[in-house]
Amino acid sequence: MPYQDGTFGCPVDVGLQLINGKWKPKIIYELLQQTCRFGELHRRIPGVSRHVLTTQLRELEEGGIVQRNAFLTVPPKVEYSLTEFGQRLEPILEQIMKVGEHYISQQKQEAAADPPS
Amino acid sequence: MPYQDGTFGCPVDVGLQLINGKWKPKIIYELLQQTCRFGELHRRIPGVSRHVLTTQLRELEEGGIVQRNAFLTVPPKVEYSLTEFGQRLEPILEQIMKVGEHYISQQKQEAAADPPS
DNA sequence: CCGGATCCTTACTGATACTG
DNA sequence: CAGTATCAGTAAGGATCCGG
Repeated sequence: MPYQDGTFGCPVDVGLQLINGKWKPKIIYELLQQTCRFGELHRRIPGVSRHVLTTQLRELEEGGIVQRNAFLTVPPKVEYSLTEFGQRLEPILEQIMKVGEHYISQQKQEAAADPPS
Repeated sequence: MPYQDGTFGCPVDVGLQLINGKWKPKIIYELLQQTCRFGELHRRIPGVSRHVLTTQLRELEEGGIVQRNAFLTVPPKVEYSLTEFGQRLEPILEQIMKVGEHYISQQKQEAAADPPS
């Protein structure tokens, strides 16, 4: 994430890099709720393919956000959880949720003011 | 953003929809600092093409986050700013920045503990 | 069950040229 | 100045098949 000279860019850019990815915030959100196995995570995030889910998890792992715990059993079992650093991302998701809530209540008001024909 | 039946999904999903886009959070961040003309915004966000910047701005406009103000002058002048709702996204960016800061300080510590040869 | 390998389709960039 | 149009090249995501 640092430049070649070892310096860093604007903190916002660094933070954005970490969660930059179509499904990453959603993944983080689900892992904040609970540690998840791969298949469970896949079910909880409708629309994502297994392949992409894998690659995004790998990238989150590289960023030190997600921890991968593989049990060498048959059948295999892999648990994903957040690192200590990953748990620090909770406020981001919390704020996103608040905005979502506000957007919803806003839309409901407009719907009430302009009732369907 | 609502389903056909008028209901909404999980607030986090709704919030993510609004800022889902490679450059949208960065655009919002820049507009939080100041109202910007198109060219200025383009300069402040290195890496984005004019075409994509335009489309992302249009989408943010549809989401009620960004306001477009065109002056019918010669030469033309277009100012982009955040709506009242858009300004409510500030806490999201604030938290992203905090995470970025923490990540940077973390990396610096590791660099100090493991000095370059 | 987890996920790598492959192929394919979009999305995005960069450059350039053109319009109001 | 603020876009739109086009083209070529790259990157990101999706679909499918295969293997431990």
